[in-house]
Amino acid sequence: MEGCDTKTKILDATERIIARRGFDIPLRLITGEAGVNVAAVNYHFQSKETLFDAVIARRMVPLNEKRVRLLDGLEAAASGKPLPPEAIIRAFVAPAIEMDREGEHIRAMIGQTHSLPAESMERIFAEHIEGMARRFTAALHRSRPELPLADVYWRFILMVGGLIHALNISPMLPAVTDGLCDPSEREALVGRLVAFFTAGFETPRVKRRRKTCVT
Amino acid sequence: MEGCDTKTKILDATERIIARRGFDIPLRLITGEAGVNVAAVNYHFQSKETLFDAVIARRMVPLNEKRVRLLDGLEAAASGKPLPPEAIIRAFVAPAIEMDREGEHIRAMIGQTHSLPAESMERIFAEHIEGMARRFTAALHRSRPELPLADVYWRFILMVGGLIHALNISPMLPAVTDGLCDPSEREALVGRLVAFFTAGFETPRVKRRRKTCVT
DNA sequence: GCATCATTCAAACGTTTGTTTCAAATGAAT
DNA sequence: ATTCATTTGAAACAAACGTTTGAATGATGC
Repeated sequence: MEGCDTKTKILDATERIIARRGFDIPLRLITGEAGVNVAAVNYHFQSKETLFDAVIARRMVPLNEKRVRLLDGLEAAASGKPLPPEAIIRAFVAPAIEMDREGEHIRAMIGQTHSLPAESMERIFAEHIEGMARRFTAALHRSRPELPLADVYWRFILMVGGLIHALNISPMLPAVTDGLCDPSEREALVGRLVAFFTAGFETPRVKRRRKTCVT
Repeated sequence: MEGCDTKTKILDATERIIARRGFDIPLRLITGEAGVNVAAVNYHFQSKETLFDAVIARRMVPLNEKRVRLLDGLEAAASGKPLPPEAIIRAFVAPAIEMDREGEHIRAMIGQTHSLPAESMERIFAEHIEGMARRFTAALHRSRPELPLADVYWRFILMVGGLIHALNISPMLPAVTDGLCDPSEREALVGRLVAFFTAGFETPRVKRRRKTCVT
């Protein structure tokens, strides 16, 4: 039968373990936590790699669909006019932060995914990220046409990095911030990120410094 | 004899491979690239884990020393007065970008280090990052005393994330940006990051939104 | 020349890895 | 009840892993 729950038990366990240990984990740790036989992985998914692909796709596809859907909505409502950067940035940030209503491990797993080494990342980028990213960089470019495209790209990269790190750092937050920062206050967190990124994106093009040596 | 070059051959090869493949790599790949025997790793370093510690420390210690030294200099010159955020942020960002005059793999390795799973990261944070981070968050807090400490922490985290991602993405940059962004233009890159982060840090404290649902 | 030390190397060690095998269990259809 | 395809599970697989061993090598001081 399709949709048997051994499959989802494996997906759930994998996701949870990746969230806190990354992708360098033995299969037997996963099947142990899932309470299934080791062979079940190769039966339901063909290999460990395919399993990881499935784990990533299960969250990445709806996440980026939601981002693009929000951007579609904004652009439809604006009927041709460029959007305010803040709205674009919110459409990019909010879905990632508000992702996991049933626990924080989905966020951490997405964060781990973005931190994969280049070789694995290139496939994930092409399959899940590139299309969405081009939509957003295009919208951002339209919202500030005087900003050179290279700056738009760089600033988008900095946003992505900040977001990833915010997703990734959740488990360490109390230690790092003396308990002052609470990653479970999603709405406030979205506000913080959007404010920071928007200000960063709206800052004037950086002019050449005359003499910079900081040594 | 101390300082024999098998040791540094191993360190160099490890660094290079971590830069492009992350930390999930077999020892024999390292010793192969280094042109030394597998046993040399356990002879010169006690274990694979200790080798990784040494690789990380070799770059992380001087990096964070330089950051703190720059901050010391700024604070000494300001004689008690709070510093402008831009100067603090530049002292944090520039040493990381300008790190590797002999190739880009040092940057990428530092980026990979920051992307380690929580368990490994906690040790590295306590050993290499915490002290430096507290100096910088304190300076940032002094530079904008009206900003709640939680915001200072969050914004510092977003800077760290953006910087890491800028370090990490180097190999993929051409594909992502159609060749428009060149990570080897170090000085310009520092300027971009400092401008973005400074604007983000200087934005007013985020006020509560009345009704936020972005669905 | 000889003893002493650090270093290198090929080989082997015992585990752990992802994957496969095949028999047993399960469940729906006839 | 019997058939048949699907799913499970214990065991085994070869390959790869980090580490250890012990002999060979090379340099240094006497």
